[in-house]
Amino acid sequence: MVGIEEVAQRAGVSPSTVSRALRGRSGVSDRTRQRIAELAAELDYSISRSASGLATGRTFCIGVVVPFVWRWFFGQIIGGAEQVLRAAGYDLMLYTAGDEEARERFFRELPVRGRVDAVLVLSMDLTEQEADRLRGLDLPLGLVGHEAEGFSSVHIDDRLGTKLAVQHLINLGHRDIAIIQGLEPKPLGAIAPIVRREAFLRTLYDNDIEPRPEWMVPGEFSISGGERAMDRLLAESHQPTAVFAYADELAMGALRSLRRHGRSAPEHMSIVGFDDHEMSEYVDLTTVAQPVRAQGAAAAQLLIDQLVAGSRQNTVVPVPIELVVRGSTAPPRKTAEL
Amino acid sequence: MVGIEEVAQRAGVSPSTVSRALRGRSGVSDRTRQRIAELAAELDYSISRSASGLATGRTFCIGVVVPFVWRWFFGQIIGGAEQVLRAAGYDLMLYTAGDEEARERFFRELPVRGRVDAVLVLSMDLTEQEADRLRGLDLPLGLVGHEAEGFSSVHIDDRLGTKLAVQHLINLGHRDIAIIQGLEPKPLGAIAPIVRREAFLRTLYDNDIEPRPEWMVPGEFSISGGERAMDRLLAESHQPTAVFAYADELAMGALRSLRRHGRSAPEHMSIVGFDDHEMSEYVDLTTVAQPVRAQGAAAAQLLIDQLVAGSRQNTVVPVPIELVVRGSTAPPRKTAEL
DNA sequence: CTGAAAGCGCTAACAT
DNA sequence: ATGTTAGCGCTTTCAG
Repeated sequence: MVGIEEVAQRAGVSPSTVSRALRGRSGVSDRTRQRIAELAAELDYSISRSASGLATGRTFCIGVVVPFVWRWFFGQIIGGAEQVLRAAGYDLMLYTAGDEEARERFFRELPVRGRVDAVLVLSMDLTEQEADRLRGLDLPLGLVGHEAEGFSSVHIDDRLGTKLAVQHLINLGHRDIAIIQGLEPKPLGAIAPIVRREAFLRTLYDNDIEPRPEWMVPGEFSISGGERAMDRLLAESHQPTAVFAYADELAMGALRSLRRHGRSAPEHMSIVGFDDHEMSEYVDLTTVAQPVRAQGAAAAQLLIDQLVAGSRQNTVVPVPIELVVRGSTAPPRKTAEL
Repeated sequence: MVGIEEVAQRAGVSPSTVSRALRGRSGVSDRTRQRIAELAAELDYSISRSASGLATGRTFCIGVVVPFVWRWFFGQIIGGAEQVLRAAGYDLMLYTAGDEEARERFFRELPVRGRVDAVLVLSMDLTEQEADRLRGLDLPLGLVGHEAEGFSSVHIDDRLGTKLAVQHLINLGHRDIAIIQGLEPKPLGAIAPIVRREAFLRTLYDNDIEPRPEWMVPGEFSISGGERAMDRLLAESHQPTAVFAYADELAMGALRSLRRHGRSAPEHMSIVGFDDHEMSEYVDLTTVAQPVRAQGAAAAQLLIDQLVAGSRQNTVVPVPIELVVRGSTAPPRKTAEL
């Protein structure tokens, strides 16, 4: 492992000059800089991040915290963020805090501390205590999914999205509407489930519809979670004519359950999801579309901007959404028709 | 940011003792160790990774290189690896090298150098030159997907998997069989596409079936890639009765194309995929199932083992696969029936 | 434009 | 069982 000293010797200059040259600092003649660059490449020199980090306090590394890596939504966001970070010369440290234990541990030990120059939190509903812990890091902080004091953020309007979806069902004539809530077994994870649940209720109230508790079923955030949720709905004596699912993956599970029970959407039940998953078009699911990769990229960019400017000016970027009407929603049939 | 010195002073001991105590080294009395631990927690002390790394040469960080984060398959593998790494006290640095430029840059700059204690490469077909570059790091190296000199690896038998899939079609009576190859536009990415392609041809030959070049279509690794591939097959004058798709996501795209053309599987065409994606059951796709998360976890464990043992003993772990027959494959109908 | 020297916060080898 | 000392490899004043 060749160090800066060796490059310096071969170039006949001091380590300081090599350091300056390689990092593009001023105060090095073009000829010297050129020579050093060539020599460094030739010797396959690479800086020791530890040493550089120790000397400067900067790691050129960003911590990204997600509840899961293995959901489509997060893969997309991480991908978007990675691209921006890489382009800016930053590496990405991935932390998952999906279950209670991992999460508690993450915020207690704060493994990012001293390892990263900024932290990006993806779609996690931080408790005030957790947010405080992060603020204590005194680093640029980013958030995708909602807003929080001390964080730059990128987010859609979950309330509006939910309203678009539910009002669409109501406009089609549905009044017996269920929700698959996407709440984790424990109150972990995203804040979106809570917001969407409230907006669901609000939209119902605004249309003089009384919600039914038995039609508000939780669904673990996965396809099979949606499936189980729909199983429960179908086990009810009185059944809804439409379902709003917290996320497309839950909606797909619901479709699967429906089919397993010999029914289908929208004939027996209308279903609307949220996200516009890449499979949603295939299964012909009506949904609320949001740009996903782009949100990851935008959030990463906000962090990079702060890092480059050396400022701590937080910014909030609203992201547009859109109702995409496909074949899984239709007016309710009268019971007699079925 | 409180450092080791402050903890030492408050505890009335030297920094070395604090260092020893906190890292569980022997040579510290239980009482002292206890006191130091409490103090460290109280002061919310956290070690400077840079300083520690500089002094020891160890980063407690593992580099994971993937072609994409946003594909189901990689999300799963990364998730599996992350869990094992975290449990062992290692952080995960994520590098994506999906396109030619990113890949070239990754192997040229080798950003992992000096940043990680080991490197895990997921499902990428490394050129000899790339592998050499990694070997030059002199770190434990892991590989998921195939074997390579100097790497510990975890992989399925792609040849066997392909044979299971194709032979299944042949056993059903198909002889006009196409393949959606999953080769990238450029010959980048996984080695699996090449192996599966060869195994596909071999199986055909073994059954005295002559492959047709126009039935070997490339498909970019995504659902829409599979869709376009099937579009091309359907544009041929003479069409196959069955298709083997390199991956389930390609197969799903193929199904989508089929449906868009007013046809369906297995009535007009049988389709078999590879991976057993979580959606595959829903779309009733016959496929070759492989454990995905488990492979990521196993590979990570091999690396951890080496790190713990301080050895460089590479291990190869074979992973079982299984043909899962679902509704997308059936005997070919005679043309007249259609 | 370049060099010398001090030090970032920790660990390891060597005392005691 | 604990303290002392000397770096790890870079960056950054401060001189020249």
